[in-house]
Formats: sequence, structure tokens, C-alpha cells
Amino acid sequence: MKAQEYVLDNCKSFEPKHIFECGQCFRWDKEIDGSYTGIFGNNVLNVSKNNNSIIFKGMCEKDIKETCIKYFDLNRDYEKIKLELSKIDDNLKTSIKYGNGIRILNQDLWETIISFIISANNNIPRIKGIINRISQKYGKEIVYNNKSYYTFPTPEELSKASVEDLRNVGLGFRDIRVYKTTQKIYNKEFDLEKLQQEKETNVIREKLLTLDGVGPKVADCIILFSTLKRFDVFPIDVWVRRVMNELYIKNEDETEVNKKEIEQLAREKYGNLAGIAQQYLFFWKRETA
DNA sequence: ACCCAGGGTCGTC
DNA sequence: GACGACCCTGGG
Repeated sequence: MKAQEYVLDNCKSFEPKHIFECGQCFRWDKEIDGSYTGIFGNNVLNVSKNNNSIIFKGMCEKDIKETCIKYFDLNRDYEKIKLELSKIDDNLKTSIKYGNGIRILNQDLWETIISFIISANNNIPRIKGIINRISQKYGKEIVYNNKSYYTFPTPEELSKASVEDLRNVGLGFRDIRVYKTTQKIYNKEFDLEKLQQEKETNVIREKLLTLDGVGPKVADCIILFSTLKRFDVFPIDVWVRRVMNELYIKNEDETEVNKKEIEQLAREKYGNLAGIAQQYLFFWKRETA
């Protein structure tokens, strides 16, 4: 474990604000200087942008360059994706202009599962607070720039927490869900490595749905934002429902718009890039709300 | 002070 | 398949 640095030049689709504030991750915070610091795996990283250069520095378990390429999905051509999506319609074109530097991260599967179980009927500041407290209590400390950071606990580490312990860090009614899912994964009743090898998106979704606290929305988020990484899903939350109704369906009573209608619309319009389209729309709608 | 909504899911009918 | 309940917190 040592401090390292990596500079990425001429990367067009990379805007820290867009990446870290589009709702896919909960452990990145803005610094006074405008850079972002986050924790993933056993790494603490600071990311800043200077003209067209992205500067990564921090404590990395392995080689920082390899770590960043994998986590930030740097080998994927977002210019091509954006071009393709922009052709679909003007709504998408506008939202892409707005969040042009979005990239979908390859986040740890286990951490993503627990994080999005916590996200249910919850708001982002509170979700971040809960995850921080869980990490402080059950994760490992990493010191960087004289500050303490805490890794997200492993299944083994989190399995030590009782339902009451979880309630005490502020999980609310999600305590039992996190507890049960943690036990299932820790004792291998639910095998994450096997899930990672699965090919069919629908098979992956069905399996995820067997976990406590994982419904359709959370399952799709896990599939999209983790190392499972499929773009042919379309997580529908209150914001996406809102924006899809506003742009295409135009029902006066938004609550009447059902998920089936939106799912079909997304599949028809966005196809196998629906997941990324969702992120541009979500970021755009939330930022301009 | 009070009310409401927040990246939904679960149990019950 | 619809419907209400659900911890807790920040913002109006």
C-alpha cells in the first residue's frame, strides 16, 4: 500500500462531477478545491481535472493505472455511445449535453448490493451517512494525507453486526434486509462469484430478486452499477418515472404512469443502451429540478 | 411545530 | 395485482 499518481490525458468523456453525482455511487465526496475523494476496494483516491487531464492520486493496493482503468471503465468508448444515443431523439441529446462526462463505474458487486438495499425509500445524504457509519464501525482504516478513511466491510466483517447493531447505525427498517442478505452471502447460500459468471441478464436479475431488500429497481441498479455491468436494464425510480412521463407520456397525474409502460418505452427507444440513457436522464432531471 | 418526500420492498388482502 | 406500512432525516 503506497501513495501513487496517474495522469490521464485527452479523455473526452470524463467529468468528476458528472460521474460522482449521477447517483451511482455513495462514497465520493467533494473537496474544497473541487476535486473528489472516494474509497473503493482497499483504495483511497482523489480525482481532479485540469484542462483535459484527469489526475488520480491516492493509496492503491495495486497499480494505480490498472486500478483506474478497471474502476472507471476507461477502455470503453463513450464518445461512440453518446453519438449513438444522441441520434435517438432531442430529449436524449439535451440530457447528454448536460451530463456529457458521465461514466458508469465498475463497483464491487457486494458493496453495490448492500448500498442499493440501503437506498430503498431513502434520500442520498442519509444513504451516504449510513454507509459511512457502517464502514467506520466494521471496515478497515486507511490513512491518507493524515486523514482516516474506512473501507466498506467485507461480508465476513459485516456478518458480525446484529440486527440491533444495524438499527443503531441508522438503517431503519432496512436493518433486517441487510442482515439477512449479508448472512446469505457470507455463508455462500448466495454465491457472488457464480453470479458474476452468469451470462443472461434476466437470469442475473431473477437471482438477485431472491435476496432480501432487492426488488426490481434495486436489482437493475446492481446490474448496471457493479462489475456485473449490463446496459440493457432500466432502473425506474421516482425521478426516472417523472422525466419519462414529462418527456414522452405526458400524463397529468404522474402517479398513474405504470412501470410496464415506461419499461416498454425504454426498451423500444433505447434498446441495449437503456441503462446509460437512464443515467443521462436521471442526472439531467435531478440537477435541473 | 408540522408535514412531506426520499434512487422501493414487503406482507397482506 | 393493488395497497398501506415502514425508520429516519433534511427541507419547506
